[in-house]
Amino acid sequence: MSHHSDRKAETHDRIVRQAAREFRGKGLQGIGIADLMSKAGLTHGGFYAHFGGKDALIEEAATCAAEESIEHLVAAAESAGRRSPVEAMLHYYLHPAHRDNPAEGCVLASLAQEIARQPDVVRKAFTRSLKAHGARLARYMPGDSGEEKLQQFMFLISGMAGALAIARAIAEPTLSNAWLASVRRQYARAFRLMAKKKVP
Amino acid sequence: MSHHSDRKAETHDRIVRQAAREFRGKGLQGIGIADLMSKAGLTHGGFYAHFGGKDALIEEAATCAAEESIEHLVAAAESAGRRSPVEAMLHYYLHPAHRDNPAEGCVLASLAQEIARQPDVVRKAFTRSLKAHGARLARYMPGDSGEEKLQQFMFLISGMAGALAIARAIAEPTLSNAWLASVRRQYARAFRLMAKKKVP
DNA sequence: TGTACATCAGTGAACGCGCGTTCACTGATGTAC
DNA sequence: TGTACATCAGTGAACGCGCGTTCACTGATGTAC
Repeated sequence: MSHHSDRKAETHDRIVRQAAREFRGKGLQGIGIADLMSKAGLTHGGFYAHFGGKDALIEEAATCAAEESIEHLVAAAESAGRRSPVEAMLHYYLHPAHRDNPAEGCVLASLAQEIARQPDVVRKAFTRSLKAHGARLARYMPGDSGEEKLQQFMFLISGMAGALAIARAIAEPTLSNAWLASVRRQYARAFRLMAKKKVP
Repeated sequence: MSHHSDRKAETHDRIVRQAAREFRGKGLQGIGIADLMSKAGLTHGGFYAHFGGKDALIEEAATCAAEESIEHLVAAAESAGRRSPVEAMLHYYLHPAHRDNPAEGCVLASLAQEIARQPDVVRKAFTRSLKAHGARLARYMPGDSGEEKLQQFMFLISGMAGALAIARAIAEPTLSNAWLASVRRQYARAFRLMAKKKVP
């Protein structure tokens, strides 16, 4: 019994992690159950022993993808060195390498718009992740209160996710790079100014 | 001949405008040719007399949607009154009414992530629109040079589009509203500070 | 002005493919005696 | 320790539906004489 369910739990996890990658890379509708299972080294038939349906997988995969996304940002903030955590996050996030590797990148930049059209279970799971991880990342933000830090986080992540999504849609590499660099520069400037000035 | 092609051009336009709405509301893969044509008062068979395929329609619809999106922002900036144009745009864009009506809202907030995964023709068309409309909107931005204004525009539109997409994905109305309000507030603050301070 | 004909925008049945889902099964793993 | 049996994760054929696409057609609009 115990070995049976251990194996199953491992497989379940492997499918979810693979899905978290593929969905970010190709979109929720861009990859099917059969392809996904085969990427996880399985056949499609076994899928329904693990999940109620594609929606249930999306729900778990979105949560998993959110966790991975946040880890990268935390890692960037923690290894900021001389830079401020915010500048380190900007450097990691608004980088061509992140733009060119959506499968391992931030879920907000690749799936937020599709998640907005998903059933409530999915949006609820997304909301839970966002709250949990938002609180965790807000710690690295400037600001006098927790509320202030949280607002700064929303401000920063919105712009970074938007800029990355737009940079991915732009067909000209030069403009795409310039977009990332410009937004990064303006955010750095804005945060520098806001740090000096008290909140009105 | 002339009447024939006038009628056809009108129909063509009606399909494109309807598609621009439906795609923004339901996603590029969220609505099919048959439903789209029926929403335009036609049957699906006639579709291929107007477009080479769904991709070709997406290309035209994306361009059309971008134009509509920009018109709203220009209108907001033009009727700013006592407020600055930037504050007027923030007010229009990061508003629950905009969040709740994606079909008539900004294409960046509803489709950028899907467009990023489309064939090159679509991404090229998107890029052209973005450049044209970006230059037009940059005029309302603060800054000493055209380049500076353009950078401010990228900064602003990225964050507004990202925030709106995230607010749409959030399942809790209270948090969703708070997200919009916070980002709007931080942007207003950032632009106020940047206007006072010279560029380093 | 009126009639016969040509054009062509739009129709609707049909096709084929992909994808989510179901289900009877298999064979490896673990248990009972 | 060894043999017979039970469990169950994973298999793969099959189903049905939706959707993009094709095509022979129709009937309204415009042209020729």
